Amino acid sequence: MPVARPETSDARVIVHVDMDCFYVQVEQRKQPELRGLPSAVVQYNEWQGGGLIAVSYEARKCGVKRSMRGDEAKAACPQIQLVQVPVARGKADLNLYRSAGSEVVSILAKSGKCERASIDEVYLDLTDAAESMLADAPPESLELIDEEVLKSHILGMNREDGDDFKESVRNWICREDADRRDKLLSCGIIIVAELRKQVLKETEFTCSAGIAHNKMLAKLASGMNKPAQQTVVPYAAVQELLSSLPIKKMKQLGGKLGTSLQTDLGVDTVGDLLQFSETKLQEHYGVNTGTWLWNIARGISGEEVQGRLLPKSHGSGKTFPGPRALKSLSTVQHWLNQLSEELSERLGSDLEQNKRIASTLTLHASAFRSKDSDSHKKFPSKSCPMRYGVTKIQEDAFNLFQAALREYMGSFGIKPQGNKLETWRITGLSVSASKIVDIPSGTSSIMRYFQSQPTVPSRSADGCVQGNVAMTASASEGCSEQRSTETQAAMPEVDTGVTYTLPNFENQDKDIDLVSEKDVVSCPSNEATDVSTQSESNKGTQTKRIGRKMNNSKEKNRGMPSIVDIFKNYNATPPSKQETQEDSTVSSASKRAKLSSSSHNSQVNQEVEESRETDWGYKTDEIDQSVFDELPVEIQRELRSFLRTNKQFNTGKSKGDGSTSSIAHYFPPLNR
DNA sequence: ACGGCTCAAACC
DNA sequence: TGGTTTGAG
Repeated sequence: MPVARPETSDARVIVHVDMDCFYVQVEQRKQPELRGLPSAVVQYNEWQGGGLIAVSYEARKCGVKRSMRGDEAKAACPQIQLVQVPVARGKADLNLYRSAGSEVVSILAKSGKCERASIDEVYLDLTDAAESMLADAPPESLELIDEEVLKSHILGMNREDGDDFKESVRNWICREDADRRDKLLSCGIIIVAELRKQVLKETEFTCSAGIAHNKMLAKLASGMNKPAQQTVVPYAAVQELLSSLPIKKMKQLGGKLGTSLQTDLGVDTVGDLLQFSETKLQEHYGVNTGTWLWNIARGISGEEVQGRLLPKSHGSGKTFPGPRALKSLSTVQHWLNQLSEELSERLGSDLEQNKRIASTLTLHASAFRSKDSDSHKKFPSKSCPMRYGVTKIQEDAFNLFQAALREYMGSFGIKPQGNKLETWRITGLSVSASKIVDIPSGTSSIMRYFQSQPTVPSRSADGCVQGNVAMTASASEGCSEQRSTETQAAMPEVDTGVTYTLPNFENQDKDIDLVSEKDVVSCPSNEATDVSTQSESNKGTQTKRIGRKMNNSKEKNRGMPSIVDIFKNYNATPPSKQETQEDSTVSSASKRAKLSSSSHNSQVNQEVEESRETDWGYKTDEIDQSVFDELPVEIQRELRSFLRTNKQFNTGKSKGDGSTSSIAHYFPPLNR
């Protein structure tokens, strides 16, 4: 739960931008014939017409609702146009929508601190811009006010008799006797109207926006008048707005906590919360949540807009409901391969576009066992250090799965023998990559090293699982004594043509050795290597091998910094700069923010504080030798020189300054 | 054991 | 920490 700021006077200008039925709009842009028609986006139309994930406003008027099935939608609204989500590798592919969302973000991010809250939602902190406008060209000085501004909804606004709506809005915005906070909001209104027009012009997407003094209120407001409108919450309107607002409408209270408030405390509206003392709420829900509740009842929320334009993790998953549940290890492996492919591809794009690498791979699965009481026990998640390259991700994911499966079965008291009819089913699989850090600029060979790991499998190896599933140092730890027969027995193969071979644990050491050598080594020393060519020939690469032999699986990485740890540390710069590429000047507002709020990046900040800001960089000799040894010598050299010089430009994120374009020259795009 | 697929964050 | 849980769109 976000820690609320005790401050009562919050003069920030916070905006929540929400795209209108976003997926539909994306499809309508692609297929303009659909514009204005009742339409919806569905995924997987095999079963009952597929599930709706976005519904146009025309279709909503016909009574079509999200979370209807395609067939129901057709019944409710026969003229409805159903568009399918693209499918790749047998699963829904959301990349189209993701990149459309990025288009929007990159426009909005120019206006102030920007947080990408979801694929189609953004928070903005426009305090600085609003203050500037108020100083330079306050609304009351403007003779012409844009039409879009005049269409704004202002909560609690007194509509004077005789005036039409737009006149009232104009008067409110331009009135000179307004509170300073209202004047800031007025500036926000004008700026946001302009931003929304710009988004429409450059992306063809409409959006709605809420403008208020904090995120909570802005979010509430953005949903009040849709589509393509904006709503403002002046300070004076807060109490009335909240007093009658159903408690479950509040963000974070839509789930169990909200239900508990209703049933345990008899709280139905946010206003009802006002009766309870802070300590009372803390008794029920703990100190943090209690204080948070006490504050939001009063419209107080100190949550900062995070300066973050990019996601902190990437995931690829699929569910296998009911009869489709996976019954064999080989089908699990098949799907993990598909999911890993997608993940790898997205990691490749992230590396290419944002120069970031992920450092942790996590596998999630859900399982059940039919005909048993304890049937739905949690299937454990497992993670391991991230290695780049499709096949490595596939191997690691599969090994993680097997480790988790063993643990899962163990918790039931497994029967190593047969039991073929006691069937386990896998109903969901997902792989995700997290702990993503920036790669510092000026380390081109490091970049190339990661890019040299193919993100998609070469044609020849595509689809089929090749011979032996090699154990890897990263994912096989912790299940080293696993017997293959156990796994085999628990997940008998039944239903696919895909063949696989179980990991050969006997020769584990050899396998690791082979894999790690082949994998670690392949970094071309010449500069003009085409990435695609390189990927194809990856296997046969005649690279000289460098690096430590990892022929002992017990030799763990624990305690030794890895290459990504170095980047992580590099990224943990003193909090003088926001995480976006924005070149924002440090404003009085952000100074204020720093003083009064405890940052969410506490761990990062702590590290920084402990190691002192002036001394945050690694010294070369502080890095474990084995870290270097893992890498091709060329990278070792570059890394060394990077570490030597980075203190001179330790302002944090690699700054643009023209080096960006030369970087782009160094890194040709991957082929898909 | 159908809403599928993502994400973030708190918690322990 | 990693893993779990919750909540959101």
